[in-house]
Amino acid sequence: MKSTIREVAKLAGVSIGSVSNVFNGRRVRKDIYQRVMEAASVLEYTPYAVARKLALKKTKSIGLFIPHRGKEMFITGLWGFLTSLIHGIFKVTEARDYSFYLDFSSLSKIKEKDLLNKIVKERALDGMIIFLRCPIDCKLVAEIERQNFPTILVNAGLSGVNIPSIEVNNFKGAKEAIDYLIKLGHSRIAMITGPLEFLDVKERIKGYKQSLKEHDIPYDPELIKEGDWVFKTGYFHTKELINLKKPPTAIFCANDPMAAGAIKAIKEEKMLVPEDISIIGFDDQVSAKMLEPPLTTVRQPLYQLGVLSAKKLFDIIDRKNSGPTKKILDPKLIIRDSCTSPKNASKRK
Amino acid sequence: MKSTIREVAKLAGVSIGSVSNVFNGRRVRKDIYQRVMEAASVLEYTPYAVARKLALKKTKSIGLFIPHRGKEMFITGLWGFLTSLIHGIFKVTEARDYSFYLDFSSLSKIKEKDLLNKIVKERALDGMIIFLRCPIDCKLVAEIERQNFPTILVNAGLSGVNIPSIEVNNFKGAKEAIDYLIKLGHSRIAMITGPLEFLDVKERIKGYKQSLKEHDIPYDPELIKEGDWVFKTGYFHTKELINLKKPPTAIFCANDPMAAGAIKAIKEEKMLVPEDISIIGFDDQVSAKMLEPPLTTVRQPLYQLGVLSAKKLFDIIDRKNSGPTKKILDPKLIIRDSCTSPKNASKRK
DNA sequence: CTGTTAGCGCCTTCAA
DNA sequence: TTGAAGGCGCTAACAG
Repeated sequence: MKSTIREVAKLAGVSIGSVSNVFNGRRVRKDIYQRVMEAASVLEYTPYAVARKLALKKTKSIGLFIPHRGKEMFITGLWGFLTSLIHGIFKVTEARDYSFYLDFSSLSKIKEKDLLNKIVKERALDGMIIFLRCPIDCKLVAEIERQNFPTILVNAGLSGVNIPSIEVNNFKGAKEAIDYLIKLGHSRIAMITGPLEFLDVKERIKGYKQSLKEHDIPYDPELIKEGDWVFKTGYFHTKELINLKKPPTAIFCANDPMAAGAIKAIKEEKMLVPEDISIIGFDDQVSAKMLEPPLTTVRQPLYQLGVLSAKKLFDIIDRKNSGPTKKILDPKLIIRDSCTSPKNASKRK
Repeated sequence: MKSTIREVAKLAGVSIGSVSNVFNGRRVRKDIYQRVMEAASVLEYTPYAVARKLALKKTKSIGLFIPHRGKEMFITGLWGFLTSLIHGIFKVTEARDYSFYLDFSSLSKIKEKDLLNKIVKERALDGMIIFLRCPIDCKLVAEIERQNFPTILVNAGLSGVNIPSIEVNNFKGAKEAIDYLIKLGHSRIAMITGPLEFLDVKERIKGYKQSLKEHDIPYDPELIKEGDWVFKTGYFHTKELINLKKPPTAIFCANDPMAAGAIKAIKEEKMLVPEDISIIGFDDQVSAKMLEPPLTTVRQPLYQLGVLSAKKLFDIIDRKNSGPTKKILDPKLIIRDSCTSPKNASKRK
């Protein structure tokens, strides 16, 4: 349990170097190998990871940072959303025999303790992936860049930064959703967004507006509601939307839980989804297909995002040429049963 | 970035020891403190975490292991279930400035690579929490015990083990669910279980049977279906259940996604929940309240489980007396709208 | 191939 | 208090 390489060497009657060779899979004389293994077994020797790290100056571990603004992280089921991302990252790290650290500190804490910066400088990790949804202190990013610490920015949507990043095309996802709705004949389309400071939310709103514009549908600010990702909010905003003088015939929700809330609100008003109001979500969380009706939604390629970002990170750690420094993944519209043509389906461009 | 304590000492014109003292918050002469801080700032010095770990023989990190059997981990939304557990653990580790390491290796891989054992011996972590739902190799557990490595077993349901453990009373949770259904007047109650080798599943089945027994309701094996946690399975099993000659008036599902599947199946058959068939779930995942109707379910105190297990782990790491070695938490029945009395509510004990 | 030795960067005695 | 020196356990370079 607490034996060292020295003791093993002594018991086996060989040098420390030979023991090290054996445990690092280098070619060793057979009898020496035998004796070392035997001694190690007797002493229950296992190399001490930390010491090895010090000698190697490698930690064989990477971290995933998910800075957040407040309490929303766990409350909103944001996790459901992250599942696949983490899965993807884990698959890659596992294959490389790396450890995987997770950190969900709040943005304020990160700033306060200069958390990331500390990690970068303490070199406790070989690299890190930062999943960013709301703007982060630019100084921090600049510092990371300057330190030249292997880092991947996921979903950051930052421009003018040289840190490799990988994102989902939120603009395109939203635009396709609205295009689809318009093709079905809708022209009065509402949107329940996420918090406006989220970078992906901004993109989705842009996509929404762009689609309207391309189809010559006027933009009506009355139809935009700022949400906060949670079920309840989708519910209440939908109630308000329904009670508008000119209610929408379709609602685009910036994530699935809010879409679930929307569906509930509509049903409560004795209306039908999709016959009276079509609903479209975003993410394609596991719950999307459990809804009634099954939710049409924009699927984010989260697993792939995880895999690609981890691979890219290892490329950097290995100092391979890492290809383009920015990659953008396309989301995909998953059509289920929550959308149809509006009742008075007159309009079609 | 790559400066060492030695360089700082030299630049500041003090000894290495003094620099160390400054960085460890020990009392130091003011002018020395000043000079050290200044030199450190100039050189951008930050203590190197790995070296410190080696000297201290502490890693300041703990791990959460979630061994699983195959692919179910990410596919089934098991994660939705783990969210709160992880949240609880993270809260505690964060407060202690510890890192939090995550591992989802499959059981077979753990065995093959002797993963846990390796971690224990390599001392790459100060302690670990193992979330166990299916039986693990007893040798492994015995080894952990022998090594005396700080470990908490969560949900293991192992007996005859001295490793501190903390569990949810699955038996009681299931029993209360069935008691509730029986009180509503049901006597023909089906159960869709999880995989039978899961320890918590066994307990839930026991609770189910016990409740029936206490109310003199005969146990009918036809009403028990082995599920696998996923939506689809709940759906298909429910279809079968409905088509029995004597269909159940209530179905107890071992988790919420299967309950969602059950609800869907029932609706498809033009029947109503809860009027025709009552549904009760387990877990109280975020999706439970999004269902139509909102799901009555047994809430697991997962957040608390996370907090308590992490606290207990730190007690052990700190060598505090750690109180009782086994703790059992009670789940709680959350009554929403998916259960009611059966139509011909004649029976009541 | 094997054994020796000098670090890796920090912390902690022990004298002074 | 401070400074010097000896580890912590391992790897890697080098000489044999």
